[in-house]
Amino acid sequence: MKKLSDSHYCQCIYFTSNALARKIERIASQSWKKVNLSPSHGYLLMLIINEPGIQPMALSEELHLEPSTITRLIEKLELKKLVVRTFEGKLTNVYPTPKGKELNPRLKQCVADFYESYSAILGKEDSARLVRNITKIADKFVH
Amino acid sequence: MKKLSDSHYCQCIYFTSNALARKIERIASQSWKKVNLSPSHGYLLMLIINEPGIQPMALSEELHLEPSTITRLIEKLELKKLVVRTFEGKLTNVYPTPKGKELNPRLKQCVADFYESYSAILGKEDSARLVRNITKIADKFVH
DNA sequence: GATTTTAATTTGTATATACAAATATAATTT
DNA sequence: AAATTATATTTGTATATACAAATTAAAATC
Repeated sequence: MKKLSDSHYCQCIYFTSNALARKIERIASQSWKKVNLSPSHGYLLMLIINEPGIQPMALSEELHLEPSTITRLIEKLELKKLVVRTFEGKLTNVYPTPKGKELNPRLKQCVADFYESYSAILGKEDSARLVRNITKIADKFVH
Repeated sequence: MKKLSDSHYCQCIYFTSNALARKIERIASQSWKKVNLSPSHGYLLMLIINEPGIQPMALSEELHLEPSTITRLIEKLELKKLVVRTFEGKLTNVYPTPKGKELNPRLKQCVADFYESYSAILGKEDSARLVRNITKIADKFVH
């Protein structure tokens, strides 16, 4: 396959950031297949297990995803009986079910496997540096 | 809003690369609104204008998108009468229409505006460095 | 205490993207 | 030349995500 640096738009941040995200998404999806979840659902579930009763707003801020997206992700976890919602007034609390909690060790394993997979390709040093660089830059977005 | 670095997963390359891509996607979409195209469609159209008759396979490699995705993007540009396809055997050639070609200066303007928008937020130095870093890392993906 | 404003969440809808399968053609082998 | 294999493209289908609007409740103001 063509390298990214051979592309016309290899100096365009739109193109490169999206292409990178897609490539990483693929590897992550592979790692998360063992628990039959997409990476987004997996990370969301781990947050919910880590803080039972957490509210969609907090999840949205944590994951930098829109509230409506969080609702949709939760709906799917609910369908799979991994979480439940309780509604109190305008607030919603999300809790892991026993089935969800049981999954925790396997979720952690997915994270570990994912790390092994991508660092085998990208290198531990380089990918750690990239993450730091991305984080530093992304912090500049205020809204 | 919470900073990316305050998130639980700020050291996870899956999370950070996707979050960055989404943030940049937003800014890009804004810039491309003037021509009523999504950034993907805009960059695709520019490639087609630049190399009339280019085939889906080449576009796929250039943009690091799946062939089926290219088909879908082309379909939309076709609907808008910005490109046409000719079919020769198993190959397809994609050409800009006059209407498509006319758009070229405005497309370039979108690219320029996008650059101004994001570099105002991220800084020219830092974002250039990030792009180089991303490209270097992404080059390690062979498939 | 009634009214207005703000906030949290969900719903309706649209979109970009991918995977797997289908199609059709070209290239290779026998 | 026929049969097989490989290649380019499209189609069917699924999915994550977002935006805008709707809903509902809480908070603030009058």
